[in-house]
Amino acid sequence: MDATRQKLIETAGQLFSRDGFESTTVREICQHAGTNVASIHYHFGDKERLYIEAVKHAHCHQPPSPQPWAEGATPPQKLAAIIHQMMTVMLDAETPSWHTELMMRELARPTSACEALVREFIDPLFAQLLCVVTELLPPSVPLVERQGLAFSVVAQCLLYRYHRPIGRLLVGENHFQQLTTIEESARRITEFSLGGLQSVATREGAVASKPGESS
Amino acid sequence: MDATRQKLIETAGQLFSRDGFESTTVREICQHAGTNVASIHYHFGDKERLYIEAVKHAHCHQPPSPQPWAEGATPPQKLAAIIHQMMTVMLDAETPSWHTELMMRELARPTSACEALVREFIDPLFAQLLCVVTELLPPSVPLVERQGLAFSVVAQCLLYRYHRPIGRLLVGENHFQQLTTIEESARRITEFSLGGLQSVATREGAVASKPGESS
Amino acid sequence: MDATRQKLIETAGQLFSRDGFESTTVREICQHAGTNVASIHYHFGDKERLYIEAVKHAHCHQPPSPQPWAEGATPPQKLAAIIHQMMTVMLDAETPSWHTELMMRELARPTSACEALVREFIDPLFAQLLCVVTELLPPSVPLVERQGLAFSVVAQCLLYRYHRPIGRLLVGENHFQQLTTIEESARRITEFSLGGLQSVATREGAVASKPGESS
Amino acid sequence: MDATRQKLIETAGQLFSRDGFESTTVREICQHAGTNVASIHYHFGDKERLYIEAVKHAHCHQPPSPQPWAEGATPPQKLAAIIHQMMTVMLDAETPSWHTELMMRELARPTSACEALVREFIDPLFAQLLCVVTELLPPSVPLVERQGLAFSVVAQCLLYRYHRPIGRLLVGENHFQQLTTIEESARRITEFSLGGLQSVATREGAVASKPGESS
DNA sequence: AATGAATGAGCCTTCATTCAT
DNA sequence: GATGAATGAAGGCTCATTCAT
Repeated sequence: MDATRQKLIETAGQLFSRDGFESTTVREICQHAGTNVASIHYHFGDKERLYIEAVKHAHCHQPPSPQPWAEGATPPQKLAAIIHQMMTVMLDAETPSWHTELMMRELARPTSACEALVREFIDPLFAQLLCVVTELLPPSVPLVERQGLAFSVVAQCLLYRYHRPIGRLLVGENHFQQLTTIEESARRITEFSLGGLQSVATREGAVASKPGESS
Repeated sequence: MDATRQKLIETAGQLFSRDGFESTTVREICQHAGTNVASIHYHFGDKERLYIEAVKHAHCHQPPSPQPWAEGATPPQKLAAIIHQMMTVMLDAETPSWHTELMMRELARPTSACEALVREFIDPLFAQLLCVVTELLPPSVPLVERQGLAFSVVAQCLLYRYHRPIGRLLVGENHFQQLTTIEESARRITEFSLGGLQSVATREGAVASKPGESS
Repeated sequence: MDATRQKLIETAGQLFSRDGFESTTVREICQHAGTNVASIHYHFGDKERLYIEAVKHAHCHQPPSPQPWAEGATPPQKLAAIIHQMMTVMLDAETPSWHTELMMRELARPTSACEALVREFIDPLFAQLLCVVTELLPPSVPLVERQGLAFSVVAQCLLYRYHRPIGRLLVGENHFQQLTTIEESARRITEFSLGGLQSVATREGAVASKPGESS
Repeated sequence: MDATRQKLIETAGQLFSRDGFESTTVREICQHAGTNVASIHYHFGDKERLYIEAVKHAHCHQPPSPQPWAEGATPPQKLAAIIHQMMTVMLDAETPSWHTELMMRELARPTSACEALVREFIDPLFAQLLCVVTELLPPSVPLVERQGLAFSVVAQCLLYRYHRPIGRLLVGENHFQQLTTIEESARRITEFSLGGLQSVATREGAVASKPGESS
């Protein structure tokens, strides 16, 4: 049946994200899913095929959704919106976190699923970000430099998802909690990034669009 | 003997970083190291203990060494020095890449080795960075905010090591090569970060030490 | 299936009784039983659980069955009946001797299986014996003394099963054969025990029920 | 050196008696003895040879010593003396109990050491007992019957050493403690046995030596 | 006489997978 | 379509033993 198949994918995704591919046993999955040991091989052929289905399912349910912003928004407002959305994804506790967990594992050791993941999920967001960064800089700034600066923005967001253990250990549980509220972190990263971009813009050409003025 | 022990750690580190903890078998390690299966348990007790030693060894060869800067260096110069050193560590092609691979795995799914890693390797660097950030900001900025801003600096560096697959896919192999030269990336990150910090300093209190002037 | 399970228990019992728990390997058991190495862990969880099942099986086939005696039997007749049954169990050549071997090993170094053994198999018989001993003694004899005397009766029976090597060496194979016929040994032990109990009864109180008279 | 050898035998004996041959590791022995892992193989060749030495040592230090009784002692007094000595051996907590433990293991699964054990240690005691039993019975009682009755006496003593777990479970820790004092148990067994023997003597021939009168 | 590192066989157990029902 | 018993390969680990010092 299809219900069994879905249940299996759902359960497998959670367990794979929690324990990794090797440490998750098919018995454990079937037990949690309330199915028979043989059901996985019946529906998917083998464990690896089930894993792939789970990964696919994970980023199906976490749509890229490039933020549509209000008409007439200034570039800094756009940047703030993008960063806010990123931090929402990174920190939102509502998100069944195993989706991101599973994707992170994929990124840590990329398989064939990784590229598809980037193309479908990350590329659109990055393209949007690159647009806004471009708007905030004089045209004289070369593409590769703009990409590097966009990385600087993205990097700050990723840290809060992908380097949690370090962060927690460095500043203590208490401070880390304060740093990882969506609003606060989005505000801080936005301010920092706008400052950084303005600095580049100022150096590059004083005649440029003066992005900092509107912040 | 000590030679066997070292050989084992070296070999294990490479295999663990390549295949992960679970997928690496002790038989494989011993075979590559030219030792007996029992040698691991003789020298380390069990597979996990060997893993921990391998992780320790990985960041032993990548020494923390908080950068001693020239007397009378200005805060921006200090920041530039720190970032330059971080990027050297992150991008240095000399470093057998399995060291970082292993550490990344550790951070992705922290075991008991993770805390030791942070304490011994990352903490000193972060403390130094926090000092410089503090010098660049008015005293009114609270500690937790300063920590968050230090994270923003660190995050930019980490991206180039820990999210290479994404970066490569996003901007293409060619551009990614250009972005990952030590000098260029250090310069860009430094400029971006100083701008970001100055922006915060300016907002916080115009009377403050005007860190940006000396950049 | 159940056939595999039974085959495994049967085979394991024989090998455990022959070589002991430690010296018997699961491979050996499975090989003799014609099953796969993993079957033991599928059916029993681990080697120890199989051992316990084998011990239980051993005394299952040697049923406790407290002897129901004829209505109106005198206490001495009851004692004779109990001893006769005990000796039948101890000496019956039909009993595949590994059952007792296994139980003896269990008693020599009790594991978790020992208590269950005593509770299910030995307790009922001992309770019955204690009843009869009580009937043969004046009421003034305290419980603990009666228990000690019941031990004296049981002990004589156990020797013929559990100390065979000594017995054989002490009196020679020929004499030992003569001593270990069911009828002869039961008669001798009964007579000896009745005499012993009467002796205690007489000392305790001449007015008592004079159990010896009916022998 | 000889001191190491002795220390090894002593330590091995205790551990073998506690855990059995298979479950005792040479590492454990050497650790407890404060010697090197290789010392066993240096001094004894292998683990089994050490075991044999330990068994030899065990019954060397527990001499048979047939009790020399006072001149003019009556047969019942002699029987009481023998039983008392047996129970002393069986129950004496002073005896480093591993000697008997080790011997019991030998008896449970006789090796070549078992016969020597019986010959040197048990035979003399049994011969002495048989003598006394003979004195307590009319001459008409055949040898094999007298041997059987001697077994009945010995059996009662053995139970308290060799079937402790059963005893403890059957009557409870508290009662079992009371039953296993040397004086009490020796008295009870003696009384019971004299009664039993007298009963046989009486049946056999009323004219016989009336052994019970002197008790 | 004694050490401790090294050996290789073998242990129990677990795994993903298949097969008969 | 679904079950659960059965499979065999491999896993980590422990052992008694040996070897070079």
